[in-house]
Amino acid sequence: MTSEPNLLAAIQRQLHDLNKSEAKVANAILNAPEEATRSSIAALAAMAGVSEPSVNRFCKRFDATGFPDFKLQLARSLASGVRYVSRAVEFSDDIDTFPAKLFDNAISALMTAKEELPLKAIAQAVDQIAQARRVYFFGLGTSAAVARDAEHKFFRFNVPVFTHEDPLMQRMLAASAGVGDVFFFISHTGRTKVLIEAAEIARQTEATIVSLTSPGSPLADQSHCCIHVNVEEDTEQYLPMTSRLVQLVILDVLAAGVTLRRGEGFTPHLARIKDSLKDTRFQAS
Amino acid sequence: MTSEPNLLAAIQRQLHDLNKSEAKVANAILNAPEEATRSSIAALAAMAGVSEPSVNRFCKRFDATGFPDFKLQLARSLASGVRYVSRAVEFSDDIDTFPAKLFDNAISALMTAKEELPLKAIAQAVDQIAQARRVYFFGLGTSAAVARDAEHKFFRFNVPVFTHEDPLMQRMLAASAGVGDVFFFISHTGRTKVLIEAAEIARQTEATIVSLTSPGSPLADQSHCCIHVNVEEDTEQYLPMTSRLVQLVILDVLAAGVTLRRGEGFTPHLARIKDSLKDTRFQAS
DNA sequence: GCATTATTTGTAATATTCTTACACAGCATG
DNA sequence: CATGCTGTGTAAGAATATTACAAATAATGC
Repeated sequence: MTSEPNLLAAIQRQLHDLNKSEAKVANAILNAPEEATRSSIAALAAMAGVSEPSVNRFCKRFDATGFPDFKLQLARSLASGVRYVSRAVEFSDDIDTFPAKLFDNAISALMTAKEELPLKAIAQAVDQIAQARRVYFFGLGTSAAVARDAEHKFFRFNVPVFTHEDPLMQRMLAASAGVGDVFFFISHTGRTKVLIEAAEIARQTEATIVSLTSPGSPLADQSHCCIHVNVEEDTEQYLPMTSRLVQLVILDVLAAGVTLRRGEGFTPHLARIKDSLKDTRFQAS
Repeated sequence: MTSEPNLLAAIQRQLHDLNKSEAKVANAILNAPEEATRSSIAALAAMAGVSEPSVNRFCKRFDATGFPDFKLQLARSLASGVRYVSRAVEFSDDIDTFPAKLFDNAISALMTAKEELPLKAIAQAVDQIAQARRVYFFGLGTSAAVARDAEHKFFRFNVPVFTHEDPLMQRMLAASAGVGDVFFFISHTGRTKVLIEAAEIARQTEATIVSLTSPGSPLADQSHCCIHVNVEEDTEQYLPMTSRLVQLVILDVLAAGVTLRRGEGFTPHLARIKDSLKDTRFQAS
């Protein structure tokens, strides 16, 4: 099942390669796609001014097993095409439109990332982190906040975790690394000089370099294990937004991976940490 | 046509109000939603172990005119991204299942948050931030990373932004606040004592308190303007994951709101900031 | 330009799929 | 224990889609 992501566009594209009655069907569908999904083959045939088998043949031409299957694909396409597409915010937007757009962008980025998850690299990274003597999370700018988040997440696994936003600290820590140390670099572009330099320094030691960055970047080149994230960003007007969300979820995935690795016996340990926070909060009523 | 945006969630929600055979159908669909859209009523009935009319009755219960209509709605719902139901990670999960689950949870949380965005509070918060003399972003734990991210985002608007993770600093800054200062508190639970205390201190000054937290919490009570986020979390085993994603996107929304408020003339200013980073990066090949 | 062949299209029969009417079974209530 | 209710399946019927075939149209070769 090919499941054309945008069926209407495909119909539009092939419009000139169709015979007369098939073209009639195509036009009828293009004119009222929503209605087409609700009609029976007879209704659509009438609407297009052709016979029912013509409609059926038309459907088969578009890789459907028949009319019902075609309707399904069309409905899918209509639903997915409109809703969570990435749309840039314009100055003409107002409070009713731009928040939804930003959420759509975030959602669509996560959906895309989910489809092309580099599972092998993730599994490798989980291995490295689970076995590590120490794990350093390094990022700069927006990615520094992601690194900080990772620290909060990972320190629960009895593994000493360190984060530093200061490039000089990053260099010095990288220089003094040894076997069992994992350096986890986070960068959307993978082109930040000082970060790459820190990676190069760490590379000369026995430490393992893991990175969460875009494929083919200089940072990726320096890594033993690179988790590729490839998120398109409208960085012209705004800061990286969606990429850091994807980074965060991937770090969640790594954390969950480590937890699963530790096995069920580890749950009490997590519960203890959770309990330690109890007295810092007002109880719910 | 009501066209439930998330049919699977609706099914899950009503699961306990169904009779035996309808519940069987519901489970069959929840287990293999994609397959359900491709099956005939007979196939689905067999899969669920019930008779065809039972499937039909099930469909009608969910506001469909019949089985084909139901399949269409289901297909629409799946395509529109709604196959992202929140599912807990289990110890029996492996690398092929749990990463997808976590992404689904994240996506589903964002979709839910999008539906119930408190637009009025958001607009108010944008107003406050745009006019502020100073903005302080305070959070603790996981929310500290969110606050840090907010700092990176907002400092671009010629507004002095401050973040501090140290509760003592937070208290002192709160105490010395004045007119035009905005204190922006971030907390998933809204129950963290030291944060609420800082809010109480700030409350006694002329400053404005904005918060991003769960409705009805002590922190919300202390705020002039509270942006409610209501995300269900599986905090038993894991840390707040999805809530901070929602927080981040809402902060993106606020940032975008401020940018839009500043108007088109502000774009060059953003471009200048962006350019300042140019030399810190290796150019793309 | 005509005959032949290939292609397109519609008609009608058939097969599939869905829906409805009805009867039986299970369960609670008086 | 009878009565009525709800839930469920059987079987007949209606709607819908598909196929086979024949007619019409267009295309090609002579």
